[in-house]
Amino acid sequence: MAQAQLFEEKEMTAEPEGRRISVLLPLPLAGPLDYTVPDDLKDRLYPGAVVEVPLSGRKTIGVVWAGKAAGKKLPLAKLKPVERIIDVPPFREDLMRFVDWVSAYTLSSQGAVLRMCLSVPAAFQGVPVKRHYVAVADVPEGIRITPARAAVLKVLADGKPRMAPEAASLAGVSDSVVRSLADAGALAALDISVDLPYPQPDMSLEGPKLSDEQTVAAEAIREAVWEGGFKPFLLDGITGSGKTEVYFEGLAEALREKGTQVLVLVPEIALTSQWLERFEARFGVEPIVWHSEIGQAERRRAWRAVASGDARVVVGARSALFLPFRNLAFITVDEEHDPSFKQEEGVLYHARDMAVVRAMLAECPVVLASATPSLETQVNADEGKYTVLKLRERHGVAVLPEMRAVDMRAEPPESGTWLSPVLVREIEENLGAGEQVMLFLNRRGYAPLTLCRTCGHRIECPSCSAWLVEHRFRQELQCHHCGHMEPIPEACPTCDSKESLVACGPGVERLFEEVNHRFPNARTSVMTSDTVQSPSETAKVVKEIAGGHLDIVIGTQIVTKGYHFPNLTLVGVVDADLGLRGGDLRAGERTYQQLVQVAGRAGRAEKPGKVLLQSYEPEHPVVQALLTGDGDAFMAAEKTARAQYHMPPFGKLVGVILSGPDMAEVLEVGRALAKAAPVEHGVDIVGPAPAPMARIRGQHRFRMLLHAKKHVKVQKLVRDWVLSVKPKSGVRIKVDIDPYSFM
DNA sequence: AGCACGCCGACT
DNA sequence: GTCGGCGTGCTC
Repeated sequence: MAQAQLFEEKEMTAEPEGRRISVLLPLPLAGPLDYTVPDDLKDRLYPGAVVEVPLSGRKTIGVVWAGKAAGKKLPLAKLKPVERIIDVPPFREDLMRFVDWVSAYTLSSQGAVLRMCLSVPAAFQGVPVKRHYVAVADVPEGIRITPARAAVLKVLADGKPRMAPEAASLAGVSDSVVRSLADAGALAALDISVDLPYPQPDMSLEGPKLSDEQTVAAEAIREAVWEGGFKPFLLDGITGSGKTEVYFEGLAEALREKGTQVLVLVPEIALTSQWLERFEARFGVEPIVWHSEIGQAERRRAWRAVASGDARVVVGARSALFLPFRNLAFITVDEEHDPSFKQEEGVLYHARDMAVVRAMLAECPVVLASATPSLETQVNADEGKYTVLKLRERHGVAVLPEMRAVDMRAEPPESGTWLSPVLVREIEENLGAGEQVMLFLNRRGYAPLTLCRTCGHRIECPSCSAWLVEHRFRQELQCHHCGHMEPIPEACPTCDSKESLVACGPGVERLFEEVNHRFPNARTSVMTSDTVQSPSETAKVVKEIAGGHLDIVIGTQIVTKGYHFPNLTLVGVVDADLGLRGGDLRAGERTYQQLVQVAGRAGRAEKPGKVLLQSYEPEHPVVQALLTGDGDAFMAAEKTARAQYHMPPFGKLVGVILSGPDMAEVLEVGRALAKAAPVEHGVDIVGPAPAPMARIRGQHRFRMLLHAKKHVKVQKLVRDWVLSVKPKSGVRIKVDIDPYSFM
């Protein structure tokens, strides 16, 4: 209905001598381009249609866009005709409006946003097929039936088509046997589409028994889903309180209606095997998983199934927001506070915020779930924009862990070690009781700095202003900003002194060394993005821990993500102050959230947990908040401070990052921008200043920051401002609305 | 994003 | 004398 209306509006503006339509292409152009409508397509080219169009000699996929063409119209005679319509369901109006909305908000081109919707080239090509084999009724004469061949024929005798490797492994032979049989005509080859339908969730399954407060929350969500329409919730539940079960009930309610779809957004690496198992237990099927690592064929299958409506449940990282849902009925953003929801490359958007926008445009409820809601979300809740659902009890018998700070000034570790005597004693006791320990240190590698004792030289990355991090397991130095790697030198590169280089500071690998030295009998493992590189590897380690095959786990933030280890009763935070250094706007909030998540790993079953926070500043509000358990007071103080200085969400920030290979040129553009800065009440602009990471991948970087009162329309202001300076080749200007990283 | 057009080094 | 480096500029 809505699409028919759009179509008619378009008709009215159409020119008499022929028809012109706008097509948005997934390219960073200023706006849609115009094309003519060939006669044979004229009845099917309404807004939303996915089309192939010519573009400077090649062909490109685009989407017919509604709305008036921006800027000057090219004469009709100069336009090229649309080539063909792609055989996929048209974009829905809500998705097109979402693309326009994100584009206007982030100051990215519509095309750049559309690109995120069309990130699946394979989805628009012919149907990919895979070759399967079946036994034929009569094996032709003259074929030698060897034992291997007989085994294959026996396997395929049931008439079910199988691919060569599968048939071969069932028969216990090599797949060349299968292929030679097929070549000889003893097997029929079938090409079967890879676009298999997904198994549908089983709605007859019952959820687990919910506690009273879980029931209240689940009911509120169910009701909103049942009523339909946009309604945002904050599901604020302490770690272990069973948030997942609650929003699962929302999913279940939404799926009860025919043809509806639901989306669960999760942080980049949080798609744990444990989460997937819980999902499968509740819905009887695996969800459709969407993230950057999904392969071509599976991406195509998922994208098309989402577009057709066949995919009912999608769980994915932030990019899943741009999937072409046919009938989106419910969105959940799990761990909504997680910083990885902010996209820091290309189109700079915050997936949590955009999820709320998507829900608004799709007119469906959205649940933001977290044990430690972001300050932004809390303020929205305070202002009554979000309905708050609280879970204050830990599920089952588990109680919150006991928290203690270790004052590292009073009880320092021995020189060259990082575990204080108190923590060492606690680990000993814990191991003695046969329970598990987790040590958290958010630093990959062995040591963050390699220093020459003779001349003071620090080994730096050749193309970034950053120290190289020693990775002793792999025997190399690595830059964590550009990936540059080099061998660990034997002598100082500057003064050539031998055996003068020393590793400074701890990383998880160094901690591993210390733990092995102190507890040689404990089974210890390191879990970082270096040691577990795929979901299956992660699942393996998680199983090892959960199964009691490990005593001590040392990990970076990867271990903070929603795992449940019943026998883990001691968590040691090696450096609770680490995240507070550098002090950007959200350093305190982020550190608090992260440490609550880590602490939440302790004592999740019958045995009570204990958390030790090693800190050189235990009187810091973040540490105090963790000790007293009074996160509300801490966040209230943060809110007051932010409100006082008109910081987000009580004011607005826009980062402008200038980069290029020539520092002088970059700075010159920065000065021009500063000169052209708008003078307006309630708006301040600082910079250009060298970025904290002044050079990345050989690009010199300067930052400017616009700070505005809440009522200011920053998008228009910034667009006019940036467009007012003449662009210079070799200097890139990137605008970051609501920046989270200030590097 | 591609892909062409356009001015300066090592090759048939 | 050409082949080709990737810098800048356009694509309806």
